[in-house]
Amino acid sequence: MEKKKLSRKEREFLRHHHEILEAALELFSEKGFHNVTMNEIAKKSEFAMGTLYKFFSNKEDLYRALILEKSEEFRPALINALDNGKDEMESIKAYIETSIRLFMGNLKFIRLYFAETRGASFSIRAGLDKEIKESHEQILIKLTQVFEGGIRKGLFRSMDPYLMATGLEGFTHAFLLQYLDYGDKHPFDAGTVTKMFFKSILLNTDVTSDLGNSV
Amino acid sequence: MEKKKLSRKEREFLRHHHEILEAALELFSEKGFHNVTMNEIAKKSEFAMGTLYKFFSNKEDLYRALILEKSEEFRPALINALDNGKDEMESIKAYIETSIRLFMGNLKFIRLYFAETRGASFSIRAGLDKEIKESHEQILIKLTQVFEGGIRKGLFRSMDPYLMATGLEGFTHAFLLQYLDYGDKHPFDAGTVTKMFFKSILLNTDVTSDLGNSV
Amino acid sequence: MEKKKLSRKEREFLRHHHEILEAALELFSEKGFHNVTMNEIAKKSEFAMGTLYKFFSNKEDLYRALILEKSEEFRPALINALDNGKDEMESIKAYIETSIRLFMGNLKFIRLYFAETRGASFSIRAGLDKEIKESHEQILIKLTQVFEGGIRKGLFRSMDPYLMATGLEGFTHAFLLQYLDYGDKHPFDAGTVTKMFFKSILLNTDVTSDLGNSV
Amino acid sequence: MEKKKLSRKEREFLRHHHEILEAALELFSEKGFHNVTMNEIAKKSEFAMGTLYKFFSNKEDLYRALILEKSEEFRPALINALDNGKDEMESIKAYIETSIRLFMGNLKFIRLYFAETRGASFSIRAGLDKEIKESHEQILIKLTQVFEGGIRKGLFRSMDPYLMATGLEGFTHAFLLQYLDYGDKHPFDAGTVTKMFFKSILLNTDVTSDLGNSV
DNA sequence: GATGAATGAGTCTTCATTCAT
DNA sequence: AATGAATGAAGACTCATTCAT
Repeated sequence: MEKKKLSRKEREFLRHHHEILEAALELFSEKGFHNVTMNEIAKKSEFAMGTLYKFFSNKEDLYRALILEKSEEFRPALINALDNGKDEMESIKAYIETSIRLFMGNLKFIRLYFAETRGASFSIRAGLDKEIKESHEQILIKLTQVFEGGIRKGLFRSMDPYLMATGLEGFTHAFLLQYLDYGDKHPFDAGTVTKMFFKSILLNTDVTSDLGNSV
Repeated sequence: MEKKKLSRKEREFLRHHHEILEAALELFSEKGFHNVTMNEIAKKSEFAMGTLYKFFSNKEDLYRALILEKSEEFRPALINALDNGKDEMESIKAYIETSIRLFMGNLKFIRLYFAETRGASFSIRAGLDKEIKESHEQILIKLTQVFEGGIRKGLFRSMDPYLMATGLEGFTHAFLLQYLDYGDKHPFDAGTVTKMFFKSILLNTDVTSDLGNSV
Repeated sequence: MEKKKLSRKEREFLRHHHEILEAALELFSEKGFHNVTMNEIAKKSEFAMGTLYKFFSNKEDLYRALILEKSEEFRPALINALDNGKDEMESIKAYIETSIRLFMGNLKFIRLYFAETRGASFSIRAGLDKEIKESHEQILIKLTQVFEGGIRKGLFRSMDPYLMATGLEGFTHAFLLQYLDYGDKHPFDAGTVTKMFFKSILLNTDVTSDLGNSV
Repeated sequence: MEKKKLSRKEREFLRHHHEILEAALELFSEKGFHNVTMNEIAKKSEFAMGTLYKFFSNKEDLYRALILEKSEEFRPALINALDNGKDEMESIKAYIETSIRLFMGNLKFIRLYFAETRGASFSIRAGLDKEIKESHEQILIKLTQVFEGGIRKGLFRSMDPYLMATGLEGFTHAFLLQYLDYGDKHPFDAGTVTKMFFKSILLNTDVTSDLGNSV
């Protein structure tokens, strides 16, 4: 709001900034941080190499900006989903729906995001990813709180809510990753995830009890 | 079998081969493929750089060998677990147990393994990871078959068994990754994973039905 | 002379020209030619980079103009001092006084000037400094002529007058350079330089003769 | 002493180290720090660029090593000359002789040395030259002490001995620099410098007294 | 097989200079 | 004249790989 106040210069700046990130995303998502050169980004974004450095102080900074820009776009949407459900179950359903919708709309970004938020990010100099991980951690904490609430209300089985949050994330991301590899060969939607996560996979209660009541 | 036939030379070769991979694992798991130099590996393994090239034709090859060596160690154990359960439920329980046991005993390796088997591996030149992914894929297929069997027998709820396999993997790995970051802050064991995956997280059946019976 | 004929535009031009050189001097004297960017000069002079190129065709040219502008300011004053003494001794005394006065009033410039006039100027592309050196050489020749005259008149001891001129310059500049580093810790004035240069440093004539009469 | 104990490897290392510095000296003395590329040094020294970095951690370091190596070679010789004169006059004569001999034998180096020890060294990042300046300062202090001794003994006219030292240096260096430009056009030797510095340039004592007795 | 000094192609990054506005 | 965003050539530095010993 007040977007109208941007001068032509400012609008151009933002457009160029965005174009560079867009080109970089394409390349990074395909080849990873270390297998992309600044030259390639320059070529793809149709700017001169020097221009990239007007926008980002170095390659690392460009990469970080790329990840953070999208992350910061995701976070409010996910937090919002968790905040506005009429109960914990609804919140989590909304969260899953939002997750899937966001990621499906940002397929190129998803591999990078998962790499950065889930362990396996050696992309860059140690410590760079902290910022990104922390951004993700905030979401995970919120999700944990919702599980906690659900447990207190007797809605969910009593287990470590952080594990539940972590598990749900791993679960959802696994589905999305297989989508990247196989497309619609194994179709799923938020409902699929929700059911598989929340409802018993087992049909026979006897076996269920066999898993132990000592929970 | 036939181990006795190895000559001293051959035994030395194998020992050196292993020592190099061990040093490399330490470094790669800590800093990632691109942030480790052959020189560092030489130093850590206490061999000369040239020697590394006697064992591995290049850095990529060394890395691949490292991942595959461990993967090949995991695969039979996991396949075996899936093969020998007295029913599908038991097979999967054994699989989870084995997974956790294997990874807990190879913590340094786990980040690399997940990075390579789960999408986010740009570690190296495109295509290198295929071999590794395929190795993992075999396990996933076996796991899918077990789920399939369970569904046929009416043991498990009817869903896409590949998704079930993928989901279980994502689930398990999520737990292991959080262990890497937080250690025993959120303790879990095979039982925790199994219960959380198989038993309903919901306590109230009414809500459960709300998730839809149209499964 | 004829300054009144300058139009407003011309006066502005000269003022801007001067402002740029002033900013450049500040920066060059502090960091040297290669460690100053055109951007910095633009910022400091509060002109746009493009504007600098309206005044000077390139960085080198700007630098040369800077050195020459001041040099050209120095030369007439020094030549004048040498021309107007009632005898050679007075001329040289006046020259030293003028040197010290000029440099003391242009401390920022002095390092650059010495660097350019005394050998050690690799500031820029080979050959650029010729112009500057030649300007300085004119002064040195004049000084040499004065020494020559003094020798002919039997005023000064008979030695190579060019060496005398060179030596006096080195002498004077050494004092000024130490002033740059230590300020008034070792105070001196034109009288100090003159006495140290012209009067015998030795008190004992016997030792003096020991230095050889075969001069 | 014990030079024989150097292994072939060590001898090769030292030879290569020296060859690189030799090539670098040639280039730096001709074009200055900023106008020489590592590539040029590599070419001239007949090593690959990477090899230079085995010996010196960066361009700056190579340059510093070059200056310091020679400086450290000069210092003991100069200090020694000052230490072993039978009186102050002899010490200084020896110092001048040694200076001239050293520099005449290291003509390529001399411009760099003067640039670094006398003010005008913007060669490199600020502060790098401190080390070099300090090395030179030690000599200057020693020289100052000799002048001081000479003054106390009534050998020299009473003036600030640091200025005398500084002046003598400026004087000597001026002669050497003109030699670089003009060669033997204005021949001089240690005797010339000594006489010009110590003996009165003036022949007429009346004029001498005119310079002021208030010294 | 073992060694590690030497190699040089490949990258990031800087900065003088241009030019459309 | 003034502007400053864009340009891209140039240069420092790294590191996988080789090869003479």
